Amino acid sequence: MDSEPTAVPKTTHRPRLTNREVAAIFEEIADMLEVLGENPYKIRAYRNAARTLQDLHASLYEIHRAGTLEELPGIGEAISKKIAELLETGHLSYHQELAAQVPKGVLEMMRVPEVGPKTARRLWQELGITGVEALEQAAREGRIRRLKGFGPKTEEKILRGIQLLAQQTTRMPIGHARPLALELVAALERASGDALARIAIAGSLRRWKETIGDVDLLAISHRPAAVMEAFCHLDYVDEVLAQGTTKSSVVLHNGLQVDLRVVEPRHWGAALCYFTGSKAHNVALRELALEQGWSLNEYGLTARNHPELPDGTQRFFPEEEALYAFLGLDFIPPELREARGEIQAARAHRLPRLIQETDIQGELHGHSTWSSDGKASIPEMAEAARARGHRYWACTDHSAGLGITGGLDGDAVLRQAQEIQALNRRYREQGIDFRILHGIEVEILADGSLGLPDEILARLDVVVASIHTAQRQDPETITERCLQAVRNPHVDILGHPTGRLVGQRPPTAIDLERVLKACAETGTVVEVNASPYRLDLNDIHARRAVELGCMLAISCDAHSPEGLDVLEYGVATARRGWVEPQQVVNTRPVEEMLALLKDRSR
DNA sequence: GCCGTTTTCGGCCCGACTGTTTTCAGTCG
Repeated sequence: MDSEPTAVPKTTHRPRLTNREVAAIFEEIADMLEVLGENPYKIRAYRNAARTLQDLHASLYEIHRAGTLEELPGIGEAISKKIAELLETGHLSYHQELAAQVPKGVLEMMRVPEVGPKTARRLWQELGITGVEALEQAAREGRIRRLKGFGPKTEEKILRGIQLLAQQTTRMPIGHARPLALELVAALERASGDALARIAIAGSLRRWKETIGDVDLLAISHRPAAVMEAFCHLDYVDEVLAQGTTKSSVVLHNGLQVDLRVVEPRHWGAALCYFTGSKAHNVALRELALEQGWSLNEYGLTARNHPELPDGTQRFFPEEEALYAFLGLDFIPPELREARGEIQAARAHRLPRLIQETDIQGELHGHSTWSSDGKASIPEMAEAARARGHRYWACTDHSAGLGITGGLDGDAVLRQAQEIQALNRRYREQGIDFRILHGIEVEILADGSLGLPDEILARLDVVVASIHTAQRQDPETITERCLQAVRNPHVDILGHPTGRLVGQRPPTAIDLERVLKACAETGTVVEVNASPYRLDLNDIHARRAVELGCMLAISCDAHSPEGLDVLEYGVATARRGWVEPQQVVNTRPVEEMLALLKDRSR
């Protein structure tokens, strides 16, 4: 065990823990307590705390310094002390005590589907298995069936679980999962014929989460068995995990798990709500129902200790809206159902008026063949944008300073201006209300200077500044680099601020809080990049940005006409961030939008 | 371990499917 001095000098260089890392430690405490068979409510308390920490946008260190840890939901006296210990010393004695009791490999075993805490504990204590590899060997050798209550089927299930674990290491980006799910629904509709009366995608996909663990489908059928049969025999299906009369689970060839649930029409509202989640939202909703004397499940409400009605009285809801209304809530859009204050807001009739795709009037970040990564010409891109009902499209090709894409230098920018002027002239002559804006995606170079001189930037309608190189700089350097760009009066929009790629590349080390504050001060608009592989800012950051007074731009960053189709992902991310249309510059008509971009005094 | 417009103590969300069971525990969502 480490022996740290009690008073740690300020000069000690211990890497600061991220909120996510702190959350992971509490999550692990919950796992260990579970294996040890602790009080389930205590375990839940640790999990709730971990979730709160993970969703936090402000720095835990700042909150600790302000002494307001206990004000966070699910963080009380005991856990706030543990957080403080962790932040101040870099370790947590309680965590270490537990870790000394539970081998790490036992926690790994719990990651195998079908192996929960009870199973892991018995395998460990009765068979001495402390790792996934040993578990696989024991299953193959038929040693697990010697345990009471375990049989050959359990061994098969464990082996299959280990296989699944190896395949599905990460969640799938929504950009992969959503098209696939839509395809699957269409296939199921064809295969089920008239047995299928109604079907909807639920789960995290309906909430537009950036990554998807599995796909949840909900259906209405008067012949559920036929639908289940059709579902389990779809071409996409690799393996059937479970097939019941109302619920089945399958794994597709690409490793994605899909669950299908069939209900009666009168249960639809409660069932859709239940299967949309999130789990935390459902728990909060159930607690609210209980306060009013109702127990909520996926079928509806059942009176329990109701002041006026006998226990067992039931209420059903053919649509979700009716269920929320019955509980005294405004309808909560699926994107908000993450237990981030939406229930209190719905109760107080203070839910945001969320932005919609139809609010978007134009695009502020797009590419053409002028830089070598573009796939279509400026007129082709403009026409594609116009076909989608947009009133303007900004051509913002890469600037010099980004070698790989052959970025534009000053001369190229001036030549490009002539082409754009000519195209706009043609639109005017034809009486078409559409405008191509001339912009640039200027590279923020490693030293914080920009890839083009100010006198060039000054001539442009839209300047998006982004980082594509030297992304591994330390926090101070890369933050200063961004701040310098944001403070340049010619920079209108900060493009994909964190540089992360969903599931592939972590965000850069920038201190986003500082950068967002600077954007709010300088009137620099912050991008929500709509590419489902970026979604940058993400939902939580977008919410923080508007809290801090930033304006946002939702941008497809399209490199081809089809690239404009990702707008829905960007809008959904903004909706998950509680963003309203007036907080997004590209919901405005072109002149008003340009005035906002150029206004540095907000 | 957290929490409170009934509560500072006594609650804390609910059901389907599976395997190995003669009635249920474990896991999952």
